[in-house]
Amino acid sequence: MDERQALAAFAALGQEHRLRVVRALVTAGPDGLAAGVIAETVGVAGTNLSFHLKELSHAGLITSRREGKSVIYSAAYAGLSDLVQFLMRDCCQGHPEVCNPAVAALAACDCTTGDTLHA
Amino acid sequence: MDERQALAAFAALGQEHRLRVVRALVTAGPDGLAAGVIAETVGVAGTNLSFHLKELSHAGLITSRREGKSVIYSAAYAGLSDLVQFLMRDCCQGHPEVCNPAVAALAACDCTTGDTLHA
DNA sequence: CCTACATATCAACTTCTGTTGAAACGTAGA
DNA sequence: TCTACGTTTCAACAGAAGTTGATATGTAGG
Repeated sequence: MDERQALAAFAALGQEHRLRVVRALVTAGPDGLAAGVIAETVGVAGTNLSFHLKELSHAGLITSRREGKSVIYSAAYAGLSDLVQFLMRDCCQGHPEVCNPAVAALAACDCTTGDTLHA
Repeated sequence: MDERQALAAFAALGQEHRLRVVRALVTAGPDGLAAGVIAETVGVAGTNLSFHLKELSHAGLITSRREGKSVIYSAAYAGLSDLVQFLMRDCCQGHPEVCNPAVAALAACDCTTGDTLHA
């Protein structure tokens, strides 16, 4: 991920409605959510939501697929990971003390063991 | 870190000049950089830089201290870590497959060992 | 105290971003 | 094919964000 992409991703996440969309989609998991459901969840008019979804999609943070009449959106896990990696890369330029709290955060997350409470 | 703070941080990072400021400060390390030096590095007029520095400071991503005539800015490592933790928290809501690439990214970074090539 | 230097504040302007309503597109069922 | 439904596109508007130049604040040295 280059600066241009990271910039787009950060800008996308720096907007209330879009951040909520991403959180909703990440929570929803790989199955994703229909545009209408997202609109209801986030509390945004359909017309407006479409604008934000396009922006998030362009930033590589979400993906979409059509299913019948509905369009299903889901989180682009790879894009999110790339963004984290971009932050990590910045943080590690000679200063491990920055990364250590992040490591601790990951350690506290069950993901590191692959044995989550939720799965 | 709550949504409001994360929003401010993401919005701050979603701006070309501010992202460069943060990268420059993280690279510079705890010693930080004088405002004038940052202006020269990033290529922004002093007046304008002051605006961006205030925004970054308000977002909790940088801190400042006065040293003689100069004001020295440095990266707020805690703030950056909190942001990573916020992303991690979102990613881990029942879906470890999102976090795993991030874990891999950290593993590739020398920070995890505390024995960096740079230190 | 006066000057020079570094940075911050202010007001004005410009540009971009987000929102809205109307209309178009694509899909499924009668 | 006609209608209903879900979603997207378009044009217009309102408001926010970034830039700029002039001015003010604070600090060090003569």
